Amino acid sequence: MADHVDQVLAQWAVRRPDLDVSPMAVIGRLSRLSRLVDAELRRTFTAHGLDAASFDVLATLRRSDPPHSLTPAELMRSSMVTSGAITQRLDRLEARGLVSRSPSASDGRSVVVALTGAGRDLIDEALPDHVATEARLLAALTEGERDALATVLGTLLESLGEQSGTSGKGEQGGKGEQSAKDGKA
Amino acid sequence: MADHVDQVLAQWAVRRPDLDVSPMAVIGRLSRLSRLVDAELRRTFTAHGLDAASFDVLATLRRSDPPHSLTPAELMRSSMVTSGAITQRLDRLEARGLVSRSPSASDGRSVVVALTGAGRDLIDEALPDHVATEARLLAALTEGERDALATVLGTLLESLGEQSGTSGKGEQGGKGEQSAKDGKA
DNA sequence: CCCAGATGTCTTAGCGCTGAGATACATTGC
DNA sequence: GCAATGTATCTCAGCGCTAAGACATCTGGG
Repeated sequence: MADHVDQVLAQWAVRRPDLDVSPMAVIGRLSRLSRLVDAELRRTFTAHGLDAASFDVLATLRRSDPPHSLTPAELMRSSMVTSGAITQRLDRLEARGLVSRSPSASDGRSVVVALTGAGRDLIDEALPDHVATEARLLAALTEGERDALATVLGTLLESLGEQSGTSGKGEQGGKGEQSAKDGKA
Repeated sequence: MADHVDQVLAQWAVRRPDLDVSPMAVIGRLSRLSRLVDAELRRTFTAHGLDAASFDVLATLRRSDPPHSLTPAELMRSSMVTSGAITQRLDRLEARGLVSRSPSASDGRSVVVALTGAGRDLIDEALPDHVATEARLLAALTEGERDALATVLGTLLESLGEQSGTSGKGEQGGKGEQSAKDGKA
């Protein structure tokens, strides 16, 4: 397997033999693969009139408890983007009638974002295609390789401080108001 | 050890038990990990007055044959961004005196981009920090795990570099344009 | 030689994100 | 009560990228 990253490693070995660039074998491939995967997923989103950012929000709402509503702060934590990005995502989705915003009853600063019927229909229609695309992207791996990959990536995520919010350390306060995590799965 | 992606999987199992969302265990973690890694690498770049895009170009030039020069088209293929992005990256680097552009002697359409002395100094100074950061990001893995990870990611990259769409269900709009261009031969 | 299509570079409009900060409300300690 | 601090949302300028396309130049088949 002489892929692009192997070439890069070979070039560095000549140009900078003093450096141990072996970490690039992992990080470089991770980076390139992520780009390719993103580009491929985007095609599915586009086919359903969506983009990754919109899909992320709709999917996060969809998998939360009925009536599929969360606050912008929760969406922000789930998607790893800034609050400004969430505001703008919601502006776009609201303008299309896919989500609604209403004032929170319990917190005067906050807003409740809910899936509309149209939003739910759209995400429910796009989801099967999305997971099919993901499955196709992984088709080259055996089930054992897939599991091993998921495990190793999980190890790395944990080591980098990715916390699960409602599990692990068990330090959750009563209402545990940190449901949906992660975006673009 | 339940990370965010495990929670997402558990939520989907409740909300959409009809779907097999297991591919998300890999793709979701890949996506999140890539975000975290990018954010971490950016700190090293910033410490050297660079960003990921500039580092990418300088490093690509640095590891090419002396006199460390390539054409924009070659840089484009290596970095997986569009030609417009390369033009703008080069504009920025040229304005800082880190690269130079001169007309190609052999092809009237083309341009030769070369590292300047300042550009070479900067990338040579940033590189050790960069690989050290990468090594630190992987510190949680054993050498065996790192090798296995690199191998599996390589398998995926190759499978996507060759397939690049036009497979799977026929319902999708099957325009296998580009999207999965890898810099390999 | 000439033309049609391929290729290389650059241009521009538009998009989504970040980072900094404004504003309003909530919570805590005293 | 009230000030100090924390939290939630939104605003906005700036940035880098993409998509589409404008040109110029190259290449190969009549």
